[in-house]
Amino acid sequence: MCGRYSISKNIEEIVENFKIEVLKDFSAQLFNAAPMMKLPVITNTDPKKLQLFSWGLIPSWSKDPTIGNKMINARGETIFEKPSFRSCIRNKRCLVPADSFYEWKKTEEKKQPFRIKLKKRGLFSLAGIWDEWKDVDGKIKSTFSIITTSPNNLMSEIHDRMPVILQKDDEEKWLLANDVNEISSLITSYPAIEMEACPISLMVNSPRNNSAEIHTPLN
DNA sequence: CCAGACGTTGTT
DNA sequence: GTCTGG
DNA sequence: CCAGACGTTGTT
DNA sequence: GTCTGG
Repeated sequence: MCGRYSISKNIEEIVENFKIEVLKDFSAQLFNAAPMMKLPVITNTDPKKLQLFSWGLIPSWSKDPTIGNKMINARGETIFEKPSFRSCIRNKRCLVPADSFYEWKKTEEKKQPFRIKLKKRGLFSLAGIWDEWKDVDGKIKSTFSIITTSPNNLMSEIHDRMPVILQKDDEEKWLLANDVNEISSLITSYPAIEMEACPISLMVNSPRNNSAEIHTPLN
């Protein structure tokens, strides 16, 4: 599962990497991006802009917006079948910029958080879907969810799920694809050989902690 | 036909 | 909105 | 994901 | 235990 990640590069790096417009109201470094927070995404409908959407997908038809608390991930294996996701996966996909994500290895004795990043890419995209929900006053709430899949050899040591990470060349395809087979082919486990995992302190546990110190390797 | 659900992960 | 279950 | 709350009435 | 909030 992916329930926490970081997007801590400065805005100039993000703009350069994704070839997008500067978004003036986003400059924060997020070492501890958590569900319900407004986080930067790049949508298929507006691929030249960085927008801030809330993490936790609320389907457009939903009467109870708290459903978003549970929709932080979407299983890649069944995403075309689920009522909450099927329209999104066809028409509303997004890139979720990140520079690492966190998973907790749980044993009987303890929960050990790990930070996972890519060896050669500072910034990468998690595959996402998004939707827009209108409240009773007609106010639009834009939300997103991160797609998960089975773990690769590195991740299976820590956890039984991992987020879908897109190859650089696949980012544009993820936004533009309109063929189900093409979309499906992008929902894969990123190669373990290109990733590294490192234990970090329990500081990451509290979403209130948001400092560079979170990335410090243990020991 | 209408009513009701619509999700994931982890833990038991 | 759309699908499943009754 | 983890942390933290989890309740009402009446009074200021 | 379970839900909400970050």
